Amino acid sequence: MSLTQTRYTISEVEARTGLTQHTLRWYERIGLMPHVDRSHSGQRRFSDKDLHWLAFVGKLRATGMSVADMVRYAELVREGEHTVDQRRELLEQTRREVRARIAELNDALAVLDFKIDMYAMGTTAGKATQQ
Amino acid sequence: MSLTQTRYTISEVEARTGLTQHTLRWYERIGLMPHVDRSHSGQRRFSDKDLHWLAFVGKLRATGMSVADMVRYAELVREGEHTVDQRRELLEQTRREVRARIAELNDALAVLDFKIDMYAMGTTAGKATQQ
DNA sequence: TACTTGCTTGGAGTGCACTCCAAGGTTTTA
DNA sequence: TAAAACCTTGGAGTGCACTCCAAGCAAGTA
Repeated sequence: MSLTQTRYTISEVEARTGLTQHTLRWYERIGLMPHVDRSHSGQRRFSDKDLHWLAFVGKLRATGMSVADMVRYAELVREGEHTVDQRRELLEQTRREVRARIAELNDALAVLDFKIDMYAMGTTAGKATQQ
Repeated sequence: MSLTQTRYTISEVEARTGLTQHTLRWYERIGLMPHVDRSHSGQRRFSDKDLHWLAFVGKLRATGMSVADMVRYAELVREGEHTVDQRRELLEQTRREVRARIAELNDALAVLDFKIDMYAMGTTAGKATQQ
């Protein structure tokens, strides 16, 4: 365990996460970030812990979870250990939705495959599939 | 080939497709529908062909394709047979995006699984994963 | 020191995909 | 025929997730 903690400016975090400075400030404002440390002059200094949290939030974003739900999750984390069941439930609900979304995408993919094959097999075979 | 063509009012189409009347009218306005037939008094009368098109559009929407791109596709269809290559290309681009999206979702799913297991395995094992 | 680049805030603006409204004409049912 | 249900239009409004702005203070470089 080191005593030196790396601290990142908002630009560095922007470069590392791909999130804009605007979005990072907005995340903090809406309660999606635990309060970020500040320099003596008030500028944000992000820690590795913040970066980890942001990475996790990125995964939640990738699931399609709404910002409102991510904020809800962040609140539960702040409230402490006794919210573990609610957090798990929120994540399980999200997982169900992700699975459903993947199924939907696979379904749409099959239609796409069919249509592309149709087009690839020379000029649209049969007037029935003219679209 | 029957001479009787079934024609549906906008309410019937709403019930069948799950799209609201507002959305159906909006689709027509923005050029996402080939012009729908009208009754003598100007009310919409959708055909089975329209319903098929709407079903296909529903699949495109399920892929996450933007409305703008769906309109572009609809325009290409209206322009005729010589746009087949462009249509195929648009669909192939969409397919690449869908595959990437599925990969991203699977990736996020793995994180979700890991996290849920963590919570399920009794009170959060190890302070490192406190979120 | 002068200059450039970076950071701060609250609030306004953007783009997407709908979603709804008002006012009025049409069609169906009792 | 009368009432209820249904349909029309252009345009305004909504919710989400950012995205940007202005004014001003802070930090790093020649």
